[in-house]
Amino acid sequence: MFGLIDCNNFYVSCERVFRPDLNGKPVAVLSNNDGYIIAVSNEAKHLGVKRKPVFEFKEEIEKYNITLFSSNYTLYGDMSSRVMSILSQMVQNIEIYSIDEAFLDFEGHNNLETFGKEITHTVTKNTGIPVSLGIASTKTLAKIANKFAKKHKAYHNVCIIDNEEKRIKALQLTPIEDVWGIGRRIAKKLNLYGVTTAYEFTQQSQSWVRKMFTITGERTWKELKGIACIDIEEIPPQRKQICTSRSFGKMLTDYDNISEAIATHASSCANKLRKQKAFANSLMVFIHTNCFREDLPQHCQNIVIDLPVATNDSIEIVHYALQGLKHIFVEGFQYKKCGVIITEISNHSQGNLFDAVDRDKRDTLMQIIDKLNGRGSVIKLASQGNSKEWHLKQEQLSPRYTTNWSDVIEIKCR
DNA sequence: TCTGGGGTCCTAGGACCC
DNA sequence: TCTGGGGTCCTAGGACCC
Repeated sequence: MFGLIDCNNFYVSCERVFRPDLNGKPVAVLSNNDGYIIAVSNEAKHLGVKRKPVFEFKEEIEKYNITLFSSNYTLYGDMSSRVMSILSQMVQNIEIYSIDEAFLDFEGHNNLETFGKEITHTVTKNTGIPVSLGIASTKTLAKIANKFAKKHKAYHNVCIIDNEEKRIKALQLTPIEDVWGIGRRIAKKLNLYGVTTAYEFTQQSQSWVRKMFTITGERTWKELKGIACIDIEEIPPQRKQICTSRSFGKMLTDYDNISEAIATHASSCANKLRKQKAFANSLMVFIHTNCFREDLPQHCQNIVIDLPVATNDSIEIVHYALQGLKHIFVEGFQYKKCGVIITEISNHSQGNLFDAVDRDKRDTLMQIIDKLNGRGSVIKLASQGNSKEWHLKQEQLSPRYTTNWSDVIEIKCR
């Protein structure tokens, strides 16, 4: 049996752990640049707030006094690892699926009802984050069970689908667009053929599903029928791509500002590479104007650069990324976003006879920088600059309660 | 005025080769 | 009136996930 555990309204819950006064009150968390709502508390959901641009809910926010937070990924990342570490202690095999979700392998466990409740209870008690658990014979069904656990209080956070009757009932109550692997487009197409629930989807013939929705659709179809096709992946597969990009807090026209952003993104990619002990063979740099502004001239451009020697050296990666930027930057446009993508990754670096870089020395330098930097950022390259022109808008940022000494909360005893 | 960021997988179609 | 067939590799684009 598979379990899917999922933190309820994760970002909101993280904020509430340190702001218990907000329990029971409407809260929302914003995207980078505070432009978009990306997490909503149940109370705010009931007021009609959705994951959409903030300005669409200006009225509700004022009227109901909804508390907003800029996203604080340092805090969420740290809370996530606390949750995951508790889960790893309780279950042998776990696949961390996203910042707030994990699949659990229940092979060999009996009495899943009791064990499941013990898991959810322990996580919430030790971290303050409320969680829900769905259990079933496939990952896709466990996802569905999880939705029921979250939606209906009577389950007390744990829902198990462990017989045919429950499976069919659950599928009949699940709209097709809520199924893991069925997105907006495919749901719409299925609707056209009269398929609106997960159950109706499973009643179609396998060959039709295969023909219309390729092997991915067929896999979902099988999983819904209880045939497990997707296994727990304990060791995260090596990334095939590493990307860092951001929208700017405001539109930028100046090359120097954008080059500071590119240098910072490139350096962040290099960090991510070193963390997984991998090397870049090539990278892509891109810049965009704001495509929502139809009144302004648009310019979107990218360039791929092959690196002479596979590397994870920040200095080198930044150097090539900036070289790329020089090629694609055009004066006179108002840019809104840029980024660096490492497009080809390998596990080792093969030397090059004509290599002018002293790799051993650089390696040591990077190790020292990584050690000093730890979680925060102490050392950066000169090209990353100091101007804050391109930085995010984060007007409602909460303190880094768990990762910054000066932000740790004080408890006063009387 | 304000519109996230970071990933994956699959397919179709073109280029090229024999 | 006819213009092969099959294979590989690459890229762009579409779809999905959180």
